[in-house]
Amino acid sequence: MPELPEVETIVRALARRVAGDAIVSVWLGEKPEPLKSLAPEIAAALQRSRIIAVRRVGKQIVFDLEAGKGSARAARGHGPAARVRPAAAESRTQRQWVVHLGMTGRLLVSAPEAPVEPHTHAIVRLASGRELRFVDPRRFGRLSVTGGDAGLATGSEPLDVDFERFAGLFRKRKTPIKSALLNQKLLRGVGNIYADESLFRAGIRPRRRAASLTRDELRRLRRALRQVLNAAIAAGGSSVADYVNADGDQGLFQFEHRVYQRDGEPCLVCGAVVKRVLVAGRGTHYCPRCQR
DNA sequence: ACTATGTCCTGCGAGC
DNA sequence: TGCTCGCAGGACATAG
Repeated sequence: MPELPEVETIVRALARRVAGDAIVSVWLGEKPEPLKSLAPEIAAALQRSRIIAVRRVGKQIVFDLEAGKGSARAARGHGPAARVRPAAAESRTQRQWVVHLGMTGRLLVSAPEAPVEPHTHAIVRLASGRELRFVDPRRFGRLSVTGGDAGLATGSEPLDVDFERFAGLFRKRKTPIKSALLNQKLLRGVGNIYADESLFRAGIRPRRRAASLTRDELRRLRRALRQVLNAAIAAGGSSVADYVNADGDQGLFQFEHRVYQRDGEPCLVCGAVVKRVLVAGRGTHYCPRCQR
């Protein structure tokens, strides 16, 4: 399941390979309902646009688009607003294509002759001859188009947030710390794997009420989260289930997991049996001895 | 304003 | 061996 490190890995590969490329044509499938109703808007924004940049916002992949000749910008030229707009603004990014991979979504850079996989919901043909393909068997992924930053996750970036702000996110929260870590309005990009792994490394039980954490524990948690996310990015993400990067390659960080999906096995630090419980409806793994 | 729970969706593995 | 069933989970909707 793509979380921050997996999305970061994908985004870096996409930035290398499709940034600057022009979009020649777009095909959108009929299947996922949200995509179906948004299809005309998405197609209109993508057609004949150029990809200026690819970046990550939480778990979202954001393609900054520049409208090409004969599309959105030309249409706007007839309105009065275009006349007062300075020339510099004309070349600025106007729209973003936002991709959320959900659970099983994959965004692949493919050769046109490569066979189209089952559950392919979108194909974007690029001027370079490559194709960008969105494949998602379970259809939890989402595609959308936005202007400005509306529709992007609002939480703090876990790798950027300073300690005081981090601590402030959990103040007065009665929800379990694990649930708080998963809340994208607080921190954006943390999912089930890295919530469990960071809590283990910080020595904190997942069910602890967020507001009950001491400043020392919060410091440990922030440090553990940064370390685990950075290490996972360096390893190209965790390939559990079916995550692969934009080139179809697997990550390596699943071999570094200390508790996630290791229930019943001995804790690598103390030897106690790793437990699995349900928190916020999510499988939650922890060491009953190392985590308090 | 929070918090907790249900919902979507398909592939896979456990169990009979 | 082959089937059914239940689980996996990110984000959002809804209920409390």
